[in-house]
Amino acid sequence: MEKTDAVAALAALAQDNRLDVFRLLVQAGPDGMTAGAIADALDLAPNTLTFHFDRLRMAGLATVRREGRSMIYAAQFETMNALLGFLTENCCGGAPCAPDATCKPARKRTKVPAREDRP
Amino acid sequence: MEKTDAVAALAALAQDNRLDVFRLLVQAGPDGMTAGAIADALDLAPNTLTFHFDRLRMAGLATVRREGRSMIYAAQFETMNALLGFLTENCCGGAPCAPDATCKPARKRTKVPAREDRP
DNA sequence: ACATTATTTCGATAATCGTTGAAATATGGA
DNA sequence: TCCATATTTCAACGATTATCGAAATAATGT
Repeated sequence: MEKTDAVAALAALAQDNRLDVFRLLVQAGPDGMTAGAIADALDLAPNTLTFHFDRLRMAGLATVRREGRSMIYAAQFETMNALLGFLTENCCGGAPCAPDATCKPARKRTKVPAREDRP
Repeated sequence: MEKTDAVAALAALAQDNRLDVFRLLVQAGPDGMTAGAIADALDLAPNTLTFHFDRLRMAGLATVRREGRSMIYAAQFETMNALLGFLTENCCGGAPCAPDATCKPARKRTKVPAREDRP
């Protein structure tokens, strides 16, 4: 990921409501969620929401598709991972790193990925 | 890390010059770098730089100390790691995650290629 | 065709942002 | 003390941001 894209993605996530939207989309998974459902869940005006969706889409963090009268938004996980890659590269990869800092995804309290919760 | 802090950190990094500053600080390591050296390296006006330093400091991403007539800024690695932790938690931890997305620090160029590259 | 639902577009607004120039402050040296 | 260096503070500016209300568009059902 280029620096420009990283800045765009960071800016897209650097807003309260928008971060909420993205987190909701991530939770919704690849199938996404209708704009209306998100509006309900976060108690946001639909036009305000459209504004935020646009930001997320322009940053490559979300996609839309129409289904009937609903617009379904979904998180673009690849971009998020690319952003995390960029950030970690620019912390650990490109630098000696602080002595204390582990500089890893900081996976707390879990030994295995959450997806396979049981072995 | 709280959502509020995450938004603050994201906002602090979501700007071209400021991201450059932070990356430079990360490279400089825990000992930091004088404001003047950063101004030289990035070709930024000293007062503009002060503005950006303030943002980084308020987001907990940098610290200052005086040494002689110079102000020495240093990256606050813990906050950066906390941010990465927050972001990964909100990607992999709190969600089923996309089928393609590895949802890991996205360490590139390792031996295991992305899904589309597989035979 | 008409009404209903779902979402977007448009215009306006106050607030915040990033940059600049000029002046102020702090430190160390002659 | 006076001077140079290093950085900050302040006031101003245009640009961008997030939100709102009102109107427009799109799809569906009757």
